[in-house]
Amino acid sequence: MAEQAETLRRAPLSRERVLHAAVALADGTGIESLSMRNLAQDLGVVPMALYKHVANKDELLDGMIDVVVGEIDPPVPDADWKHAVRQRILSARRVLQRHPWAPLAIESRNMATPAILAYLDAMIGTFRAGGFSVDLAHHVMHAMGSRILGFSQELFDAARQAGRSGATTPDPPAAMPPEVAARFPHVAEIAMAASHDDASVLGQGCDDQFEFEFALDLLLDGIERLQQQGWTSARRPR
Amino acid sequence: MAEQAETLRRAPLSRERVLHAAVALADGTGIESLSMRNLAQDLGVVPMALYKHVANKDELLDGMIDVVVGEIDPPVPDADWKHAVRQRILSARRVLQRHPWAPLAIESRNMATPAILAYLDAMIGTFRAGGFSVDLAHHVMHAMGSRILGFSQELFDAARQAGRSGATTPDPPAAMPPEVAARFPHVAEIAMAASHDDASVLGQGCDDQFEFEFALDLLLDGIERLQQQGWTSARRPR
DNA sequence: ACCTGAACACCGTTCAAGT
DNA sequence: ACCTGAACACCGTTCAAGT
Repeated sequence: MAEQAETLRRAPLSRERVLHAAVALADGTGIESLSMRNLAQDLGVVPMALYKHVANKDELLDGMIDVVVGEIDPPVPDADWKHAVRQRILSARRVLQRHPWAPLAIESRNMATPAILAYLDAMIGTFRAGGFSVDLAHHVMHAMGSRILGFSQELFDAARQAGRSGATTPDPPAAMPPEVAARFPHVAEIAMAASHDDASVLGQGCDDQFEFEFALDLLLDGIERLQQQGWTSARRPR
Repeated sequence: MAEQAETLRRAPLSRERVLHAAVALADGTGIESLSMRNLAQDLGVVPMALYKHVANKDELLDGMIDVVVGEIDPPVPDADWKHAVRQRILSARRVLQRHPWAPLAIESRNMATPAILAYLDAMIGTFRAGGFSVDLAHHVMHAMGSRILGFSQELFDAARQAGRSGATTPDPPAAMPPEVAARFPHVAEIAMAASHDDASVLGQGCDDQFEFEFALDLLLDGIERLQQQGWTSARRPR
């Protein structure tokens, strides 16, 4: 591996190499430890050398986002819009599980990169091909929101923070102390039921994949119903 | 106002004052310009003085989050769970519009503060009182995710970044250049339709409140249907 | 012309010196 | 015992000096 490091150091720096090293660094030790200085050190290069391939740190983040989005499977050709959308979103989710820092990075950048625009464009295209009006497709895209890129949208997402400590597995769940359970009885009731199933507690006892698909199907079923009813927006003119 | 600043400086420092000054600073100039040093300066105090009321910056953020969550209206007493949930979430949304930095702060902290736990507990209680099983209430809470706190969950949320530049109104939208429209025809089609309605472009031409309620009602209607059907989880035992 | 070390203007937080 | 200035270990980025 010293040899590999040597090879990496020897290879000429390029935007491509910078971006992939940055993604690897964020995957490995968390986004909060991604600094221009750390990245340069990983690449065996002086910090200022990065600035020839990347204008600044924001542009680095944009590039990293495009690398991640580029890993999402292409759309499956399918006559059934629902299946096509479902498959692509589940693929996006698998990609995000490899890059748990990506959702927060995407949200904090708040600018559509070319790769994200291409992804959204294809998704809208799938709805339109499935017979959706421009109007309905528009609102449906808003309603799915970040879930369309595979975001879990959980308030507290253990996976997202996994990279924080550099650990691959999240901390073993701290059992809910009795006085907390007394103050929040409904939360405790759910945590208890979940831990009964899985010998764990809230957030840990939940099957992330089940929860994601439950929410996704709830949305897709609702959307299908609107489309079949020939929904049109009843926006008040102004 | 020099007088007011003087009064503020004279008042003894307290955790309460520190937190409210931090919220005001984040509201005014954006969360990225909230530093311990800037906050101390606003309070007319030396930076180290803050550390007697707040252990560190993470705890400051937790406290700020609790201030914001505390501004959400209490649950309306209502026999109809759907109306009660809807009203409380719309109240949460109004609060977040006053504090556009809060969603990102909450997501980046990834720890339930007492105020958030109390909010979630009350929400679960509303579902349970409406006849939901523990099981269904659990999955429904996951499916709503961060929307339950009024998050728009939009991929690109103009409001969230509004505090960035300190401007109250977002930048006037840059019109989509023709070559971008050609590369992303479906996005362009939607942007065109939206701008036809509102003389604006994608993201700007959308009625945020309409999109939020559209998504919320899509979820609530789907949830109501599950509850009426007596849905139970078909989780495979292991 | 290109590259890069030093410097600048920041951070959060520690710590020891001052009262 | 409390308070706080200086210091430490970081940032992203500028800029001028070196090749």
